[in-house]
Amino acid sequence: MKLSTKGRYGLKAMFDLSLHNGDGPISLKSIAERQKISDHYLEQLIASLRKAGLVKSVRGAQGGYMLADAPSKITVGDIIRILEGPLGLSDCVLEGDPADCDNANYCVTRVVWKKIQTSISEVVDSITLQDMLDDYEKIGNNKENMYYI
Amino acid sequence: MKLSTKGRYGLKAMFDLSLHNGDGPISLKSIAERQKISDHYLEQLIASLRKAGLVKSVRGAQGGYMLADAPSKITVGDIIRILEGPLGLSDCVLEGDPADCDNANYCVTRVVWKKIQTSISEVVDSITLQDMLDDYEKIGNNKENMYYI
DNA sequence: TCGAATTCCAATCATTTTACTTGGAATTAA
DNA sequence: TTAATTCCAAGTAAAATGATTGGAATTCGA
Repeated sequence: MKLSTKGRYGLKAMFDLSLHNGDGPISLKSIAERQKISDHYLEQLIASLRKAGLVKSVRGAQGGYMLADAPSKITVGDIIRILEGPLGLSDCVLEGDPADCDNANYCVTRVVWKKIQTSISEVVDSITLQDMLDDYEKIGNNKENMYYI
Repeated sequence: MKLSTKGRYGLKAMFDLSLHNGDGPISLKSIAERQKISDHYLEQLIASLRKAGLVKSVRGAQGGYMLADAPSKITVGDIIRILEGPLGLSDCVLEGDPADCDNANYCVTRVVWKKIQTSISEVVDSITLQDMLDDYEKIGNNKENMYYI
């Protein structure tokens, strides 16, 4: 029941962008280096985030990526859903387009998956990148003296 | 972020055993038929559950499996942890034996995974097989007229 | 104007995991 | 004694994962 690297790397990358929010475009290469991720792999992840409208890109030299919105407007749920697909531990409770099941109305295991899914959604939708920035400072980091992520 | 069939089939099988609790040993074949699971595959899952002490077995003809404890004593969390391994969306927050990470103390993405994990644990540890039996009746099923699971 | 830095795009690939299947030995009720 | 069952160990095809490879398009700065 683990998240793939997509979700994990993706959140790290988005948090990295949050830390540099307002500094102009941040190159993918620098993110990949700080986060110790293969840059070509991260490229694929950030392409999804861009197509979904969570980040903006600037092409060419000195180009890079920026958050498309304020850190307070982007939730962990937004990011995970783009990279991992709709939440739900079972196809029959997938957000948006749950798989058909003959006896969904009478299925009690489905009730369980639904409860778990609701709980996960509530958590991820309640955490914004701004919350993470706040936590980051509480933990004892700061922008000038980054322990990194 | 989906559960594998292990967890999903396993919970169905355990709920099936709950429905037949007190009826003596239930053959794996009959469980597999009702739940539409490959019986040889289910055998592997139930072997794990048996080794973990969640079910008891009776060998030989008319043998089968039974819950090792009352439905009110077995939680969804017990079952999922056996079949899917320790809970945790990232290795660095795995229950029991989290993977080492240099900067775990300063890692704010880790804080996020931890919150999600705590939330999932609370849900799965709060639901017993007895709760599922109760839900099952509320939904409109009963033992004599089973719509099945 | 040119070249370096960058994003963008498409394909390929090795490894691991998943979801089984196969085959048979051991046990026991009838 | 035989049929029904649990128990055990391997093998396997398909999918997913986590990349790598190669190169085209764009743009800043010298």
